[in-house]
Amino acid sequence: MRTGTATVPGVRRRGRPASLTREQVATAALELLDRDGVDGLTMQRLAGALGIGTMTIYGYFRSKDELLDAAVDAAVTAPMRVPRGGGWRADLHALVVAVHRTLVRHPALVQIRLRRPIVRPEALRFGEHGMAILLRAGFEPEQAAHAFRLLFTFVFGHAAINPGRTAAEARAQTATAVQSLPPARFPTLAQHADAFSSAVGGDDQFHYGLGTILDGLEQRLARSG
Amino acid sequence: MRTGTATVPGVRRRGRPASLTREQVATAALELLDRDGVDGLTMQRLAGALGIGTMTIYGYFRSKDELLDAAVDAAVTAPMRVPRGGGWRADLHALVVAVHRTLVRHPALVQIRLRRPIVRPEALRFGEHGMAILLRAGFEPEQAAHAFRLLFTFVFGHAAINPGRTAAEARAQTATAVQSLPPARFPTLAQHADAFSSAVGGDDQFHYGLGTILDGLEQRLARSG
DNA sequence: ACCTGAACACCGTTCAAGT
DNA sequence: ACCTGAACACCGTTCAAGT
Repeated sequence: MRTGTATVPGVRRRGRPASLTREQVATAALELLDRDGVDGLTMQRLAGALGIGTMTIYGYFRSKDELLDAAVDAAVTAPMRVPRGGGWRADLHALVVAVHRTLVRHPALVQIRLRRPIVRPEALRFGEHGMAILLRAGFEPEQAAHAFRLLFTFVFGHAAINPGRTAAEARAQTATAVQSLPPARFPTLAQHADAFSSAVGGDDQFHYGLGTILDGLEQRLARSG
Repeated sequence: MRTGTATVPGVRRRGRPASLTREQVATAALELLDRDGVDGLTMQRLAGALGIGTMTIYGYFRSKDELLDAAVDAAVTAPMRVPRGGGWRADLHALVVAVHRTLVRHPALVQIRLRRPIVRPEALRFGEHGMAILLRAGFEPEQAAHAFRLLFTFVFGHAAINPGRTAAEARAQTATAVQSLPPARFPTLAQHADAFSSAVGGDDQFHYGLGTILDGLEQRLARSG
């Protein structure tokens, strides 16, 4: 990482804060995002964390939107293990798991992404790998695109709906809500409240979903081939 | 719908705006949400639309969160066709399509739901129907819960990722982004840019995804039965 | 050139006052 | 009892001034 100025990192001139790089500001923003959620990142709080004036941030990014894009890039740029050589199903499984891990590590990504289409180069690396695996497996380009998009929808939706580490809490909350439903209108849920709420989040649910989708894809490939 | 006061609807006393019901305020909020998105609903704008003072809203709802919950209820309470009698696969398909239609009609629901767990009674009607269909089909309770949750993740994720009516625009945007990628790092996407971007949104993608998941579920049911 | 305080047009919400 | 303006502590961002 280069500073982009002649200032030696760590050395401040005249008690003034040292010049920063775009990457440093974006990384600090990502830290705030991970710690306090998407509402926890404000320009004034980020400036405070960096020890600079609020308006100084606008020297690095034209707007908060541009800052958010950079923060997302910073999260996605982290080395992603590229799985290869295990057969298309195993490769795809590993790829989706890797993306899932990234989304769990940075829950705010999901909320940010919801607001604008996902077309930044760093994020499209996932598309590149996924499409390559599917085409190698024998899917036609159109089918491969649909299949990839489905996997993307699943991993994104799963991260969006299921709170990362507070799964136990969310499950308890769901259980309470289900138990307080009027049994006359909700007979099935009343009877199976435990099973229903235990499927909220967790690795079991993730792997059940991913496995089921891969089963479906396998079947479609076999049918067309 | 009852007014909850002695005031006759439509009659205003002394040039003052008539008293409103919680439902009327929630419905107006939903209209603003549908028209201007989740950021378009503010307390002052809603008050303006209703012709009342901003603080009057707090007579109906303790906070904006409570108002949002009521707006979501208003959207979900709308009559949902309950599909029955077509075999479990057809019933499930129809149910997911009905939920999808609701989410497309009210895009803001997705963004609101992302922030808090989905445990309001009106929303759990979907769970009640889905679980009933799956259990009747022969799924064990735990498997039924996982399967339901997978379908929910899919329909929610699809609505979250794919912009409702601006699919064409989003597709064009994706195409542009993919075409401007460095082909050396993105060889597969560069070659199949058309297929990749045409899978963004649209009914084709939705039905491909739903069909694939149902295929997977069918296979799991057959395997366990 | 780089940095930043004051100010503006918004937010949601508290509080005290109006009828 | 029901309604509401003024005020407060925040937002993102413009603008003009500081070094």
